[in-house]
Amino acid sequence: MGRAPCCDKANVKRGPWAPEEDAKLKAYIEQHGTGGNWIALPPKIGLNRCGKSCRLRWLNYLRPNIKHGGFSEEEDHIICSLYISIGSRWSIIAAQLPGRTDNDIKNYWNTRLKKKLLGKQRKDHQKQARRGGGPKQEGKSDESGNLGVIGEGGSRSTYWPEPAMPVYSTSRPDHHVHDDPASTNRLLLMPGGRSSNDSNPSHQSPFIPPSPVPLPQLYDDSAGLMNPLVSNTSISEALQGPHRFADEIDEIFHFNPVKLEGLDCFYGAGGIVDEHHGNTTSESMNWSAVGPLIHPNAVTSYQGMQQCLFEEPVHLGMQ
DNA sequence: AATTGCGCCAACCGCTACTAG
DNA sequence: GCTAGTAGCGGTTGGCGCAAT
Repeated sequence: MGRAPCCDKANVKRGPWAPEEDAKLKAYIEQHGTGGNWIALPPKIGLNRCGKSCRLRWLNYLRPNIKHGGFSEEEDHIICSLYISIGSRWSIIAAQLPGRTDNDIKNYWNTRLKKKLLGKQRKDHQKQARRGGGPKQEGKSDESGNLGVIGEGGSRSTYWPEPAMPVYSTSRPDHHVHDDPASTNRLLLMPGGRSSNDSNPSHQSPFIPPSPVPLPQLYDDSAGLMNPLVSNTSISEALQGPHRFADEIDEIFHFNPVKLEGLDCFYGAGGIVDEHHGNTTSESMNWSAVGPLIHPNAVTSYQGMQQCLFEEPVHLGMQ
């Protein structure tokens, strides 16, 4: 037996909002606030809308200081940095961009940023392949020069450990953080995060970066997690997590052969041949020893993305 | 001029988390 | 501790407008 629906779907208006509806909702909320109960709001205003719909309309469109479109390069930086770090946590990402809504950012990522990234990556990869300096090209290339998926069937190069790499708590190497609800909870310790116990609004997220975010600096081996958001769990979940982020980001970045200066330890000299696929990987590195460090693919991917999107080298300054 | 394809974005849906009784 | 109601989130869909054919 399911829960009762929040409204009678047959009898509420759906679809685009009329200007009069917008005006009614805006006027009421500006005067009285939401009253903490969206479901009760529409009848009060005389709107034949679902409370959820009113909430969405207010948050995404009517709320003061909402910005639409025209994302700046800096915003691109932040969105990409955060996506790399935490995946599709749009509400958290939106919290770092004043005036932007999660819906806006989600749409922007899905429709533009992701494509921008993919298109550029493929172009660069193609260029490199032509020079003969890049990884051996095994994918198909169509007439227009677009690369197909490289090495479909297991030959593509990936730094992805498989299966899921073990993730350990920094302070307790024996402790598998996936089993630790507190670790998972730390993921959400962000302004606006629903699990946040910190109601102090002055607790500004450490995530507002000098753009771009130097990802590896988010970790402090001695003190454990510097940034509660980017816990080992989050890296693991973001990269391998429930939304197939790993696959997506892997697809985006497997075209990018760039590695980071000073991070050779992640890859080994020249990489390690993957027994299963014959690929060069970092699979056999000791992840439990590296524990607090960021997943190498994310690091590689991050710099690749910076180059790809913004065409400027980014030195992550990792010692 | 008509049709088709595609990109963009607002809105919806379904689920989980939270909270009050 | 349990249950029901609500808020919030992220994924998905549908419609509109523009460009290509």
